[in-house]
Amino acid sequence: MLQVNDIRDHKDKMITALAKRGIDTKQVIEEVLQADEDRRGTQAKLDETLAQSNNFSKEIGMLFQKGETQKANLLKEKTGQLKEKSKVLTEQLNEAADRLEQLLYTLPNIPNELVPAGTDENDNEEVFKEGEIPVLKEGSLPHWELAKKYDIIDFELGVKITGAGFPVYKGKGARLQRALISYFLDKNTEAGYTEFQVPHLVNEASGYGTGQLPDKEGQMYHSTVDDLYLIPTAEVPVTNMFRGDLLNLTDLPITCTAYTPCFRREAGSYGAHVRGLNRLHQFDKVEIVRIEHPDNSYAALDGMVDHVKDILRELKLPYRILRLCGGDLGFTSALTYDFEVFSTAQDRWLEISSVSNFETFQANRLKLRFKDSDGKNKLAHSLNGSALALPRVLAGILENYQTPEGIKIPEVLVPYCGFNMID
RNA sequence: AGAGAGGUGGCCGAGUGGCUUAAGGCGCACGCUUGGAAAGCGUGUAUACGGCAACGUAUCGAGGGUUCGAAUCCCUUCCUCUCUGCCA
Repeated sequence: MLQVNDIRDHKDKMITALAKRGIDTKQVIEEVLQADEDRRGTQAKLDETLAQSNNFSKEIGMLFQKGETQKANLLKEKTGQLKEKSKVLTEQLNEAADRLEQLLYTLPNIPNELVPAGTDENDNEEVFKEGEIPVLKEGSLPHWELAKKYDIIDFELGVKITGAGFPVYKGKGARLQRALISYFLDKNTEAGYTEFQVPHLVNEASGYGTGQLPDKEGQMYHSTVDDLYLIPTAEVPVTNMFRGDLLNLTDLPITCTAYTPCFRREAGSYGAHVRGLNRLHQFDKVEIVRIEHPDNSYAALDGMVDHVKDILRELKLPYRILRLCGGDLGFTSALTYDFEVFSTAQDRWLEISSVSNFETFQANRLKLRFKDSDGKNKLAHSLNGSALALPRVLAGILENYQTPEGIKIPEVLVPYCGFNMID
């Protein structure tokens, strides 16, 4: 959520910056400023009314103690009017505050200067590319065929017990998945991130905190009996650990990593691009989250990008890094780098990580602040990234490492797997 | 799940309708004192919103209500603890 003060101070700059997302916010911004003015004006009137009322009450108390009941009763009548007035003003205030909040919910984050203009994924800017794309032998297969051939993932079995998009991993497939999770967590821990195990269901307040609610209500599985949501990413429980906190400078930066399964309804996603592991309702992911001082958040973002690079280098997977354009940038993000692994057998790039700086956008909803060196309380910057999302990494390994003899295991994973070949 | 007890500032803790502008203590910060420190003394020490400011308003787990006035009374709800039950 954007801050009203910023909108008040830099109206035109913000409209220009948001235009990079391909949206015209002039109208909404004007309405925001109007609602803000209404809210402030009404609050001033309400405060004044309440102040009068408080004064009368004190007087009445003193009169009663002195035994001047008659005078007290006279004053009581006056306060009745004030009460009516404050009731009306309170309603007006709530109305203006709600209107303001609703309007603010519709505004996405301000894109960083580096964000290229553009409307969709075709306008994303490739900023880095590394790794050799292997030349596969005749008869190479996409991962869903390989999964069947070596009996390591059973999609039909998942359909039987739950539905489409809930695969069952089996034997060396399950072991490889577990190996990847351990490897990722170890890499993140070595880089200084503290490992957490967090709940996989969250309450409504957490959904609002990180911005999944109210906009993306339909994307989460909702357990209505207890009013809890299955997490679509570890970002939600991890970032919400700090909801409402007022941190000391010495607490920063906060760096966390967590492995969780992720649940996404993915309503309306069908077609060839969702085959196999490409898009699932349940998948595993290891996430990294940072809470940073505003002065340091972009250096931290670069650090996260380097960290993910390092992992992909070790896995020896061909990948590229995209700087998302305005049209493709997530609602809450100011700057996002997507990592894509090249899936040779499918001849396409698969997104396996997304690393973002949200600046104060999430912190504003979360009320996540820190006490700066000047003694003032300020909103912190929050960042997160996948390190990494499992299924597409798995798909990349299966497809790029396939040989006529079987699927080789990347060297760094062998100690975690206990085998070096799936055959 | 049942019975009982609770939730007050950074922490402990008093507070059953108006001298509460939340006592007192601890901690922390600054000052005095000192060769230096400790002790002692003094001052200060929450958050949000509005205001250039003085200041005002709100907040005693959360949300409603009663009252001229609520930390205090009533209702709802969440959470914690103790005992009992159930359970991996």
